[in-house]
Formats: sequence, C-alpha cells, structure tokens
Amino acid sequence: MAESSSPDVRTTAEAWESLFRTQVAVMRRMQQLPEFKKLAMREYDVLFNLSLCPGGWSRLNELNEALLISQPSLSRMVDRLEKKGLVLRRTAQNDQRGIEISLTDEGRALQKNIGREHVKHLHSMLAPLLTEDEFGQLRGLTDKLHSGLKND
Amino acid sequence: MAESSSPDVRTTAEAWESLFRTQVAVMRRMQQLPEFKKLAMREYDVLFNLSLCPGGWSRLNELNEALLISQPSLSRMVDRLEKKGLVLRRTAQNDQRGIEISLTDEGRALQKNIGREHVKHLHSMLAPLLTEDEFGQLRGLTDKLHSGLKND
DNA sequence: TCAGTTTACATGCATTTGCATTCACTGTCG
DNA sequence: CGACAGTGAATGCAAATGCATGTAAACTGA
Repeated sequence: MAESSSPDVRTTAEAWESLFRTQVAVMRRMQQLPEFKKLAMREYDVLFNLSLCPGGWSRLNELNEALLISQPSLSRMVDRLEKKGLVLRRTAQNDQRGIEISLTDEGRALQKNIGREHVKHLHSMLAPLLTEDEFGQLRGLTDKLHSGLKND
Repeated sequence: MAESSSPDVRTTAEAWESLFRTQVAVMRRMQQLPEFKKLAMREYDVLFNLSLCPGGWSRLNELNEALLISQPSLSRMVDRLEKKGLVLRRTAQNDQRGIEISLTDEGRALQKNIGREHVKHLHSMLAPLLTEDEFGQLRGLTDKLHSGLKND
C-alpha cells in the first residue's frame, strides 16, 4: 500500500477551494427556493441550530460560534425572531450576564417545514452526482476536518 | 467489490450538513485573520474570482454566479472597488447592456498578498487533519459535485 | 419594422450588518 | 471585602445588503 505523505500547501488549498466553490454553488440554488421567501437563509440557520440543541436551550455565544454573523447581528436577529414568535429568550441560570434561547412550538414547526423542503431539494440536486458510498466518504472526510477544527 | 446503491435522502443530507458545517468552521477562523481587516471577505472573493478569469475581464453577471450576494449588491461593490482603485469597469463589446470588470495592477497585487496569507493559514489549519491522499479524495468528490451542478 | 418581451445592470428605499463602544455581571488578587 | 481585569450581551451609528423597480439595449415574431 502506498504511503501518503503529509499534504503540501497546494493540495490543501485546492481541496479547500473545491469544497468552498461547491458550497457556493449549492447555496445559490437553495437561496432561490420559495421556502426562503418566508425566512431568510441566515434566520433559518439559527432555527436549525437551535433545533439540534439537546436541552432545547442554547447560549447566545455558543449559538454564535456555529454561524458566520457577528455577535451584535445575532443579538438583533434574536430580537426579531422573538418578535415573530419563533424563539424564546431567558436569562441564563448560572450567569446573569448570559442569555439562553430556544425555539417556540411555532418556531420548531416552521424549522421542520422548511427543513423538510430543504432536504428534499438537496437530495434532488446532489443524489445523482455521487454514489451512496461516495457520500459516505465525503461525510467521513468533512467530519474529520470539522472535529479536528473544534479543538484547536 | 460491493455495489453502491443510489444514495438515500438521509445520506445526502448528512453529507451536505457535514460539508456545510466544516465550511462555516473554516470561514469563522479565516474571518478573524488580520488580512481581512484591510478588505472584507466578500470583497476579497470578488478579487479572487477576477484573478481566475482567463482573459482578465469578466462579465458582471458571470461573476455574480460565483458569489452568494445579490446582483444589486455586486453592482455597488464593484463601484466601491473601482473607487478604491482595485478594479476597472468597461462596457462589453458585443452587448451594450453588459459591463466587464478586471483587476487593476494594484488590485491584482492586493489579491496576491491576501491570497498568500490566506493559503498559508488554510494549510496550517487543515494540513494536520487529513493525509495528502485524503485531501485528494475530498477534492475529487467536491469537484464531481461542483461540475455536476454547473450543467443543470 | 416595430410592438412586446427578455436580459443586463443601476437606483430608491427599508432592513440588516458590522465595528466600536457601553453596560452589567463575574472572577481574581491584594 | 474592594478595586480591577475579563466576559456576555446590547446599542449607536455608518455602511452594506436585498427587494422592488427603473432604464436601456437586445432579441422575437408577426
């Protein structure tokens, strides 16, 4: 079996660029879907991340780490989502400075609705392009990158 | 050799989610780098895409397809980049409605500078996480997705 | 050829974003 | 304790963004 040397700069950069461009191509197609007329992509992203939260409540700063927007932007986005009745906000128990956020029933329902369409479109877009095994490999590789980045 | 069936909905969705979350994790780390104090990420992205353009000139709508921002946003971003002396803008030859954009020398130099740092940081972030072969596999898979999406 | 449609980009305007800063609470060290 | 640095979120304000629309050029088909 051939040995795989430590990757050089060119290899990592080209792999990243390919990944990034693929993400852009998929996102552009997603953004145009009718579901995202109801709720902006970035707002959906907040609901989606909240839906993954084990206890249902997430700290604002923790949530922020999973998003590409700034802390003040998220703070105000949560304001808006709260006014729309999609999320709840409460002061954190252990730290009076912090706040915790969770989905309302309505927010959870909306996330599920949009998520379902989301997944359906993803499948119709992507499924023809790789085999089941290849998707598994892809996921294995990106999971490895993702988990490697978390502890740095 | 095992046969790989057509991928199911869950498989494609999970692979996408993993890819997307990895992209977010990398981007968050990139955004904080000092190079992006000079020029916003999105503006760099425009310069980068122009730098790839074979003839040096790119149509606005063509450029827009490689980005996640709206057409009016790009139109005004090009205004700003032009005022900063980083890009040139001219009316397209064959179509008086269209405009073509290219980097100035200064724009090209800035893109190269930022790009160099960009790549260096990418490498230090990612290289320890996969082998050379794995980066090759990753690139192969995302290239396949990307090229499959272009012709739809 | 010329009305009707489509395509490419620009603009008006309300909303959202980010940066810098502030405010409130926490933790530390003398 | 009590000043002081550190942390988490909110706010003022200028800049950037998107949607809807406008303008102009290019197609299209009687």
